[in-house]
Amino acid sequence: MINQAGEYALRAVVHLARRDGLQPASASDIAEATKVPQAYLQKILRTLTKQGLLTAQRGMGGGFMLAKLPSAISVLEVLNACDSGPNRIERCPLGITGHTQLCSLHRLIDQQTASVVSVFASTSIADLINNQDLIRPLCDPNTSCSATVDIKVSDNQHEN
Amino acid sequence: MINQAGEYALRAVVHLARRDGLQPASASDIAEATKVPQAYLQKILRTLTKQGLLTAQRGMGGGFMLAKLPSAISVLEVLNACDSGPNRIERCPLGITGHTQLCSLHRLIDQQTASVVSVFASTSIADLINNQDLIRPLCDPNTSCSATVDIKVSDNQHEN
DNA sequence: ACACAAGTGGATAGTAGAGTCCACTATCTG
DNA sequence: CAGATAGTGGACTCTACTATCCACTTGTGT
Repeated sequence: MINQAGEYALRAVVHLARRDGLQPASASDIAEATKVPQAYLQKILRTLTKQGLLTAQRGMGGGFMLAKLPSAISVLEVLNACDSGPNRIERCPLGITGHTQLCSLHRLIDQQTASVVSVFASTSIADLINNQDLIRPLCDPNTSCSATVDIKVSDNQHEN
Repeated sequence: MINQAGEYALRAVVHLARRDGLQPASASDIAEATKVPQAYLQKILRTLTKQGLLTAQRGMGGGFMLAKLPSAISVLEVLNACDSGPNRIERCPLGITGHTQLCSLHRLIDQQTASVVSVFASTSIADLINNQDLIRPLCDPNTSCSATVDIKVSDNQHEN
């Protein structure tokens, strides 16, 4: 459905959204929390930064932060930023010039794509983290989850 | 949404369905009609044959035919045959053992996948060719389409 | 100013998907 | 039986995606 880069990007953005308001998270912190290969994630974070979804801060205490509120970032935006969004079918893939509309086969596929795109566009990152599931994104309920600082009061995090 | 192999496989099956009851179509005929690289299509047709969706006939006058009626073949079957169906998310992609259900992020993605799978499963090849569109699959309305024999032979669909 | 922390950019390697080629085998026709 | 036709199997190339690495730049704290 979506490729690895898109999946990893969403994990990273969700992770950052969960710690909104805290210090920026470094690439290696995010990589560990999201279980993504660190070097590859770094490349993806760079892309997301270039696309304006994240802001980057160099130097000690630096890292990545969301450039917008989680409620203002849609799942689709994240996917599109790393070129992972589902592709609508714009015109006849066979190049038949007489096909001014899609035929039944490609219309079927495109309608499904459109439906997915529409849901991803109307779902924000905030929607993903605000629901009250027992199963929280990126967080193991059996161990103390490093990203649960937002639950346990806001005082200074001390973990690992 | 679906990969090239799946797209090509669907084109081939739709093409065969449109000439149901006629002689088998050779790989190069299908390749030309569906505008798919001939050598690659041949590989895909072999896969579809191995998976039981097509029957192959060697020698002069040979080629490929549908093994079942178009109404008995779903779009999903064709995609699965060449390993192109959308993949449901079975368990937590991060490998978090505490996630006995999917988290909100992966549930969102999986729900969309499930929806697409469901539509593809309930759409048959016959559904694609039976509608009365002006725009017919694989067929250029401006030129005499080689696959339009079923229009002239008209409505006596003598299935076998 | 210095040293360390952390992002940036680009080169590189590995792998799976897309696509090609060819020698071989089965089948039909004469 | 001979020859042509058409599918089969496997090896191969090419390309895009996934992933890694390293030299470089920028920012922070002392």
